[in-house]
Amino acid sequence: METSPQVVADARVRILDAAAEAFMRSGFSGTTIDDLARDVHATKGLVYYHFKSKFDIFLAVYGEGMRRARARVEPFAAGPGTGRSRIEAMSVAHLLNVMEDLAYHHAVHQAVRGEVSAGLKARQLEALNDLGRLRADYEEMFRAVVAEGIADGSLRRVNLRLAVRTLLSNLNAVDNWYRRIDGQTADDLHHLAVEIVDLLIGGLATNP
Amino acid sequence: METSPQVVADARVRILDAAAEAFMRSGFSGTTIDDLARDVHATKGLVYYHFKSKFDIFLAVYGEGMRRARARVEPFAAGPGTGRSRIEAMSVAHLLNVMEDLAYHHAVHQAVRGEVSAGLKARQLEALNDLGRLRADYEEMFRAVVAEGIADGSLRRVNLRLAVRTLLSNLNAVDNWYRRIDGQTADDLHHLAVEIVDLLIGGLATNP
DNA sequence: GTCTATATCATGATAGAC
DNA sequence: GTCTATCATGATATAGAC
Repeated sequence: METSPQVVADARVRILDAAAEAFMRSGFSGTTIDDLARDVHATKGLVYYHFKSKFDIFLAVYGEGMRRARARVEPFAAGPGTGRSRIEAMSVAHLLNVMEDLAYHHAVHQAVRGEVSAGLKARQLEALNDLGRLRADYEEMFRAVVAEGIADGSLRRVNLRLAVRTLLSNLNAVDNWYRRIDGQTADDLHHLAVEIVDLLIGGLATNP
Repeated sequence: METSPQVVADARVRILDAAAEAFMRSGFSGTTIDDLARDVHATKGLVYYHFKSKFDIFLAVYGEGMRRARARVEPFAAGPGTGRSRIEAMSVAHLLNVMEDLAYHHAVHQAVRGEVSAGLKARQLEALNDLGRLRADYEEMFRAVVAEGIADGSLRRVNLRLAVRTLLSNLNAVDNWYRRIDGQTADDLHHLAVEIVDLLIGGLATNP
């Protein structure tokens, strides 16, 4: 094991985890490199050994967040069942990802809101746009399933773009109030996710 | 008109408007006093003449945002009709407020997400908590109406806290993607708001 | 009321020792 | 790989002239 890549990856990952948490707590601008260094019990030098700049750290967190969400949700998009049952399964999976990878998800959400794009170099903007395309693909995946749901009669004949944008915004909004509670089991999370999706897909009203 | 209070208010308001926009564009930490000064075609000196600190500006924006939302929505809470029709009217009013006062709303939303509370003095934290209570009252107003809707049978028997938190999160999430379009009439806005509320209250499914 | 300094400090980033 | 300086910049906030 020449120069032990295991340990390298370890420090990198620890920095990424700390960054995701810090970005969620204080936002991108509000987070300092010293914060990250302190959180991993090291100094700035280490951080800058592993990453070129603060923004590069953000890109890495964003990319990792997208990768995890996609890996979790994609299987349900192609699965069997009506459009409705599949969009429900995808929504639950998305919510579970939000809740379990809260900090990473929050970074993606921050980027989508565009809170980070101040004063970037060309190379960085390009990288951000690449990730933005991944995000657009993700949304397209939801649109396709909702369209099939409308076609097979399991979903209402709604404005497709607006409905999916609303649905995803709503799923993401959970990161505004959800915080991990100690002793919460995987079952508890699943139940909560199902309850929220039921509110979104089924609606609040008794007679719609 | 001794020392013309009109002009004083004017500069103050212009700074607040600029701050709301800047906070939305770049976040709290990402906004500098020089940004605000430039936006109102003045210098730092003016800004610090009207406000003690950057955080005090944020508090003023937050407070103004809450005041406007409340003024707009409260009349519908006490109005006639079923719980469902009233919560729909409140939701539409809330959405119209979000869309028309986007920047001010965004500041409130930022505060709710807690992106601003880093390293505050006791006096400032107290002021923030005061506004947080206003915000909690606002949410309580929604809970009361949904409870009545469940009682009168116009709304499903849902988890009250979760349903209202979800509803409000979802209404607020609109500020993530909505941007004012030139030539958009009041009617257009109203139609969009109704469509979104219909998705939230009525749900996506055909047979819930 | 508004502007022009200026003090003070924090932060992103680099260089080089170990 | 990690740490210890250190630099350069830019930001909050203040003091005082006009």
